[in-house]
Amino acid sequence: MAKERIALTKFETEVMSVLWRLGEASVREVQDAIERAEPPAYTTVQTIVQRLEQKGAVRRTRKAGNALYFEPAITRKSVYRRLVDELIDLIGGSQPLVAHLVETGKLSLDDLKAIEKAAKRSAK
Amino acid sequence: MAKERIALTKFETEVMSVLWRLGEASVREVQDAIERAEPPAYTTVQTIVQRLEQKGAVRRTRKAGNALYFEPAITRKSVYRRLVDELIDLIGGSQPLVAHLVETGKLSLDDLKAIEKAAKRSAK
DNA sequence: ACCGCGCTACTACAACTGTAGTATGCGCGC
DNA sequence: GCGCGCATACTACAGTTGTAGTAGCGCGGT
Repeated sequence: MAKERIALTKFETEVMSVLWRLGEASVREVQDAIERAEPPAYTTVQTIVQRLEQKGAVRRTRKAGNALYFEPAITRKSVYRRLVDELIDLIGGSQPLVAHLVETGKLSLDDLKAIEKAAKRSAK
Repeated sequence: MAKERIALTKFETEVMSVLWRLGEASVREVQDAIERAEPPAYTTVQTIVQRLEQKGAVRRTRKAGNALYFEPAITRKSVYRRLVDELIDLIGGSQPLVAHLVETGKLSLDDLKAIEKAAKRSAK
């Protein structure tokens, strides 16, 4: 399987989000950056980062003192594509998904218009 | 936790989709209705249905011969809300989600307009 | 009443996911 | 050079999720 199709767990995706935002980070920095009411233990985050490395989703960049630094080896877009595709499969289409967003107030008419404008610009 | 907030696994959601579509079904009917290249065993589906019953997501309606019949005890909308909420949390907002749909061609401008119209109608 | 078929209840397991400890080693400061 | 602190590598476990078998029961047909 190509790297772009890597399946990530929820926690792995959370860790990737931190790395996409910071560009590169150590395990300790990832742990500190995770926004949770109760942060996971250092070794919990370390296990997840190592699994991501084994999956080819991150790679080591450098060492500072004893700490290893990691950076993403896959793109946010590729991970999001897979997540969204799976949700669409489960829900039965993208229209039901967006209609649901509008119905529940998670997406306003103004949001829709903004996206429409952006889409038109890209199509040109 | 109220029933409306029940967390379902992927396979459980698949089974619920069948029940929402059929209204009510036996384990065998659910198994037959699951569209997979390789259908799961009867006892696999039975386990999932029993777990859904334990979660309060389905309930028994009647018996025909030896077969028990089940119907949904939660709404499609409530399950979808949870799934979408979780994805939005992971992705960081609904705008990135919809923009992603448009970028990847899963949602066209026409689709957007149709949803906009429907949203306007509901707002009146 | 009996038999066969199909269903349920019960049981168990493998892989996954998140959890987190401990021993050891490395790097930094004194 | 040594000691301390922090990091890594390694290890292990609990609960979840999907998988699916078997014994026994009940229903329907003869």
